[in-house]
Amino acid sequence: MLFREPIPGQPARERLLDAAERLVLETGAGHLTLAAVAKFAGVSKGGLLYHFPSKDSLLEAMLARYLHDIDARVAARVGRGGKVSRAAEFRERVKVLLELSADRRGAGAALIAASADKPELMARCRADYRAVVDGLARLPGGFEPAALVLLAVSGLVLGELLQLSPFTPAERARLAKALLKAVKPHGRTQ
Amino acid sequence: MLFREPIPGQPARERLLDAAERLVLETGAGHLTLAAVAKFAGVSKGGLLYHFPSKDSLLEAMLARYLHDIDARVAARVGRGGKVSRAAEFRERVKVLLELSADRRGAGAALIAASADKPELMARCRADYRAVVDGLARLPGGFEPAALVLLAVSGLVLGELLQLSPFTPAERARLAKALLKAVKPHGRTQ
DNA sequence: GTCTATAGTCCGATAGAC
DNA sequence: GTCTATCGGACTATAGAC
Repeated sequence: MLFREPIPGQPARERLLDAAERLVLETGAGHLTLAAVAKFAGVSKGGLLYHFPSKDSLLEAMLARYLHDIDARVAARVGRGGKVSRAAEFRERVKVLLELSADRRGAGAALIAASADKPELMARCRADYRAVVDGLARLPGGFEPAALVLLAVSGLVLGELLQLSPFTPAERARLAKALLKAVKPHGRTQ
Repeated sequence: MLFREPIPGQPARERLLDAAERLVLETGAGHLTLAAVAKFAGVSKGGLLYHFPSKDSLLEAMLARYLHDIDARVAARVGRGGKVSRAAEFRERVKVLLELSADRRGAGAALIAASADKPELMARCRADYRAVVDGLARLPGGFEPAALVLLAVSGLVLGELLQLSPFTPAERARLAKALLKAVKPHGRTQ
């Protein structure tokens, strides 16, 4: 993938993480078992456990990859060296959150898998989320409008992960467009 | 509770459902086991299975209670007999969703428990959600602004259930207020 | 209506061959 | 780096006493 880098990442590792995500998405977070992931990815349980020595380490890796993918995509859009306004960076983050879960439908599966199995792991996500929220107050429109956009994005993404979302693809597109418009440069922030 | 009625409901049943909700909230949806619910509620596993003959039936009951509580609260506020505008009813629904998960923090736990264990059960929730979404287009401001508010509310509630929410109680209150303002009668819908 | 006891399954993880 | 075999524990659910 364009924004998935080779930090420690071999192809096998990535394939296993993809399998885990798809499994969560298709069968529910409660059915994420080592045997199921291994079978889905076409390896044995032992083979899986070579890459992730425990289920916790698999969950951590899923979460780390998701969080990293978001930041990598934002960084790629904002442009690494150039100075960019807070507003522009926030706008790109909203766009990335929307696009990532459209490109790779299971992208956020780590969130519901970790929350179900090892809620302590959510502390890291919460901290990342918090860091974004901390920047909101200094945005042109102030805290609330931007926070509401962020909430709506997470409502859309989480709803899809939980199979709760009732929106048609067309409605989903309209909503994504409306959210992007709400953070556009010279329109009102909301 | 003021809006929890006695459809088939004995106190023991309600206590078991409360225990299940709290367990999901405190330990994660993956740790909702019959033994844990029984212990938490102070009965034996056999005692629990008398009221809910299978884990699925427990999940269904949790979901049914949550959905019913929402509708009951909306109905209580809207007033059973009187004609009320679609806009007013939507406003009350937003208020109820926000208040229910503040009053009873585990109120929506059924959503993440069912999604993890038996995703098929989500069809009912999705249908209820869909019914609300279907009414949105005929609202004064149109589909998008109202849908965005609904998404933001669900983002807030689901984020709290998944232990993802990074907001302080004060921020939570500000956001709830902003959401309510966004659906106020003579303000703009967004 | 609540209990104990237990059957049968599936889980995560280890050990060790190749 | 991937495999098979297997252990101990936890799970859902049943049977039957009180």
